[in-house]
Order: sequence, then structure tokens, then C-alpha cells
Amino acid sequence: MTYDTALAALADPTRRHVFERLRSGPQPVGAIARGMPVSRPAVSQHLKVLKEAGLVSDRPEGTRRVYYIDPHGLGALRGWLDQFWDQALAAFQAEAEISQKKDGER
Amino acid sequence: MTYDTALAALADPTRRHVFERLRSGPQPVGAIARGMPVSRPAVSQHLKVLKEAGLVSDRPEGTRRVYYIDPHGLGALRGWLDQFWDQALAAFQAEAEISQKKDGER
DNA sequence: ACTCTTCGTAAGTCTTGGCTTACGGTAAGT
DNA sequence: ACTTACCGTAAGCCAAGACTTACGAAGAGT
Repeated sequence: MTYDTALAALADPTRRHVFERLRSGPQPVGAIARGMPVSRPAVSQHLKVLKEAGLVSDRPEGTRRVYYIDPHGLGALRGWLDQFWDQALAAFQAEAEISQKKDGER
Repeated sequence: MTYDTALAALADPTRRHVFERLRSGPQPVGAIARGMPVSRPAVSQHLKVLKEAGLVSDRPEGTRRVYYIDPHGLGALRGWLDQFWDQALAAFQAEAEISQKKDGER
């Protein structure tokens, strides 16, 4: 549920593909795996990682398991990102001025 | 400069450690490597990956190279994240109600 | 010129983790 | 009860990548 596990989870391309696929709404595992270049068990393993990262949740529906995006993981990531954003922007402006000054001295 | 390379770059713990270390301001490679559990060349390699992801930039200063956080990569990541955020929040609320309804039927 | 410091890169090793196949478990339908 | 559909997990294989040591390049100071 921390930002680091969420980052590690979203780093893998096919796992991110699984995650982005849920953007069109909740779906069972089979539907997600359909049309993907990997096997269904692979998708299951990816969903497990995403779930442990707090990025998705699941709900049993008969013999199927419907997965959907959980904002908890995304929220943790957003919070961590915002820690840098303003600070980084200001610092970058300062560095840009230094580079420009260096060019002027040339 | 796209969000996927930034995600892959920030997934590694020690590389993220390098990145977070730059939050206290611009620093040369040696200063970053000092006090870290890995060698200096390892830090150089990490900085290369971070640079290719648009997360840091560098400026030569004599024989040293000063690295600092570049908001470009962070911006791409923020943009991608925001695509999910609102949508995910709303969808999650709907799912929560379904689960609650299911509990009530019990 | 020479030395020293700082840094990037190459080559090689070894662990991490993503994928497949095979299996077992559970719920729904007949 | 039996079959079928759907899913998670285990075991094993293999490629990606993180780390080390060794080397070479470039600037600063004496």
C-alpha cells in the first residue's frame, strides 16, 4: 500500500497493460487475458502483484473473479510524486538560469 | 521522456534512493555515492537511466558533473496518473456500494 | 609536463522475476 | 452426482538487469 510497491508493480509493461485494461471498467480474469500475448496464469500472477500494491481489488462473482482499479495505490503514488513536483520545478528554473548565465559568459 | 521509461527507472530501490537524494539539491556523483551501499560506478549507471527517463539533468562543473532533478519526467508521470485518478475514484465508489449491497443480502 | 581527482564505460558475474505447463479447488448447470 | 468453466498456485526455465572490478578520458592545480 506504499508508493514503492506501486512503482515496482507498474514498472512491468505487460502488468501495466493489465492495469490499463481495467480502465474500461471491471473485468474477470479471462476477459483480461483474452487478446493478450501472455497466458492466463501469467495474468493471474500480475493481478496478484497489483493487488498487493493496492492498485486493484477483486470481487467474487460466481466462479469468476472480477477485478477493478483501487485508488489507494494510485493515491499513495500521487502523494509521493507531489512531494517532488513543486520543489523540482523551482529548482529546475534555478538551474536553467545557471546554464543560461554560463552560455552568456562564453 | 515518456511515462513508461520513468516508471521503469523509479522502480529500482537504489535508483530511487539516488533520485530522492537529489531532493536536497543538486549534487555531484561522488557526493551522491558517498554513504550509499553501492559503488560509485553503480551510481553513474543509475544516473544514466534516470537521465534517459527525463528525471534528472546534469551540468559539468570542472571535473565533476552536478546532477539535479528534471521536472519533465515527473510531469509525464503525473499526467499519466491523473488520467486514472478521477475515473478510478468514481468507479471504486460504485464497487464499494456493490460489495455493501452484497453484504446486506447475506 | 605531471599528477591527482572525478567520472563514464566495458566486460563479466549472479540474482531477480516474468513466463509456461501442470495441477487442484470451487461454483454453476444438467 | 457429474461435468464443465474459471481461476489460483507450484515448479521449473530463461532472459533482463543490477553490481563489481578494471580501464580510459578530461579538467584542475602545482
